[in-house]
Amino acid sequence: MSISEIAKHLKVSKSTVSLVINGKAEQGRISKASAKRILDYIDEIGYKPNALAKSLATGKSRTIGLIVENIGDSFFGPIALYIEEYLRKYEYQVLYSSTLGKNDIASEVVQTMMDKHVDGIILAPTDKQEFDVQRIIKQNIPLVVFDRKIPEIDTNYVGTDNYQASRNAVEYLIDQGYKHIGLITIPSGQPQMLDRFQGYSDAIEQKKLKPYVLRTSFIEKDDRPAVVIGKWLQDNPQVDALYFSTNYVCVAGLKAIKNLKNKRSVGIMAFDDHEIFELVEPQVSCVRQPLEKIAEQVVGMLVRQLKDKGAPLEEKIIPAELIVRKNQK
Amino acid sequence: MSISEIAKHLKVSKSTVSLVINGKAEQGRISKASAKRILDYIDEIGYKPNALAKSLATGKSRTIGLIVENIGDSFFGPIALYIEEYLRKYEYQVLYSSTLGKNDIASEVVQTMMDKHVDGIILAPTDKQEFDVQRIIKQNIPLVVFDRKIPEIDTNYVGTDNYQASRNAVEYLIDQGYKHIGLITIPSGQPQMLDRFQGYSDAIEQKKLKPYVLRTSFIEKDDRPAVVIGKWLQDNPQVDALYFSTNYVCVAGLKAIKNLKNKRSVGIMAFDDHEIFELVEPQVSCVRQPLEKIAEQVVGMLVRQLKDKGAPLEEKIIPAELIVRKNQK
DNA sequence: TTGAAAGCGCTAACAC
DNA sequence: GTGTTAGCGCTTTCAA
Repeated sequence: MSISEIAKHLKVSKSTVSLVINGKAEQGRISKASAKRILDYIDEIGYKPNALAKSLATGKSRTIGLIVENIGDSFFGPIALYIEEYLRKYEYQVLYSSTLGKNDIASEVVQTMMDKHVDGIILAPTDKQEFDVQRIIKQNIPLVVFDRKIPEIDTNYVGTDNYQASRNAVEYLIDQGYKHIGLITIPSGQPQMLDRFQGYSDAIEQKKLKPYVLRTSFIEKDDRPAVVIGKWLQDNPQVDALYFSTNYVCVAGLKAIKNLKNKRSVGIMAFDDHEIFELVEPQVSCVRQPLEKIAEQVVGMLVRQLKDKGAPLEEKIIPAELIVRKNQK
Repeated sequence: MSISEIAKHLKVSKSTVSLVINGKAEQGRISKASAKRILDYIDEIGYKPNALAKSLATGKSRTIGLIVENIGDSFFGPIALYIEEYLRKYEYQVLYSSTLGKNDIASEVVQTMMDKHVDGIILAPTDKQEFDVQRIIKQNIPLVVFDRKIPEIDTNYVGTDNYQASRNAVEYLIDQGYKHIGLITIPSGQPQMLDRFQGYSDAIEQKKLKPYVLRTSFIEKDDRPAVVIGKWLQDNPQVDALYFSTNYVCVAGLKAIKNLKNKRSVGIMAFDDHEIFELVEPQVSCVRQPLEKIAEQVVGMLVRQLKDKGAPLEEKIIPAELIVRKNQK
């Protein structure tokens, strides 16, 4: 059932119906009588406008593209939930995609979203997404980048101060008396990972400690990282504390520790929290990024851009908390 | 840049351009020469068709609506990821929504998706979504329901045999010698929860054991369930094993056990797996639903309906595995 | 081998 | 107060 059929049935014009439907009866100076007839009829037949046609006509789709690395993980999943909730308040829906860190998927996804004319894009970019971002910007589509900043390109951005949070975390371990603190991370050029690494390095260096670093590539659903970490731990028996650059690496690390032949006690700290961390023994301290607050800022920023495409770019660094749990010396 | 502008520029008609773009040059009997000119020009200016306009014209949006309870949780998050991956193979994108179990949100979401003319819907329904489902069916939109079946309505369905899996799990505990097995669950009328409950009851009854049941409502980000469970455990000191009707309730239970003043050893079993379960002490055994397989079946079923709307309804019950971990007697 | 034209369902400027 | 009309960008039938 379409607007023309309604018009025909009621013997009025399409525009009259359209105005009434969109609550513009007043300003379109439609008589109360007509308005009521139309509303009643709409109600009776349960008419719902075709959002596609509306979007085509108005150029607005009330859909936001959300692109993350992995919607199934414990960082992006909850973030996605919060983002959706905040966007719902503004009557936007979410078209989502997980890139799994792959650039080809990421590019394709950005393109498809642009083809579908999303009104805005929220992006946690992969390593090399400069080109896609340029395209989004060129099309003048409101964009908010979060979690990872894109070097060399100015965009709206919401993130954490990875360097400082990381440095604080490591300094905390040092203050607790740990002398041989290992960093376990992934081989990634992502800026936030580099910052976390740098925070570790600087903290260690300043106290004239020796750095111990393991980089192990991480493929989901694979036990290899745990094995690699286990071996590395055996090879480095002096290491007395571990700092993991992200939570899922830490989970692998916990498995490794659990399977260790020669049990030993190490301090553990991770970047990003995880449900698990307060339930394992020893508990895991961590740097926690406030997920809901991140989502709130992201949506707020996007909505501002949506309202006014000329709005100045914003950047919001949200402080991370150090969550100390009782696994320390 | 639109198809008409291209046509004008190349002095051909819109239809010629359209045919070429859609790879129908052959069947539209466009000369190789024209086809090449068009393709070259398209390439040169980087033309991308407006998917919205295309959808309006064809009635297909290449978008699937995915409606779950909570995309941030450890069941639906990974499922969503897999569903997206499988759908990508068929060039569908995903419009998602979390209902948080609320019927009003769920209904609204279904409506919005229908307004946007999604080509199909994948739904993990809330308690009372009969009406929405009727609407979807009436519109003849391909639908696959998963995780929870809707009583009284025939639909495509993918799920687990909750009753049998649950019964097996409890019988396993009994075989291990546990005599006082408590069920901790949520007060929910969802069919899958009722089935799990029934599986427990029947197993217990058949062995003439005494049932111990705690129902505690579960609101995310709230420690109350853990407190309630803790208290219940103290009040029921004879309970020597616990069966949790779902994984997040079990996580709350683990917290409760951890905080117990009088430490005691209980066997633990949960419905649904969780990363955490092999890392805590004692480890948690569980009934595991194979997430990837579920996603695969869901998408397969949907694609079949998409291809042929007259295809007969299907129902696929995927067996769950009993994962035994070393926490048992 | 190609073009013209109608149509998908809606909006919005303008005319009456 | 209300209707006409011209789009939005694409597909598809039919005629040439």
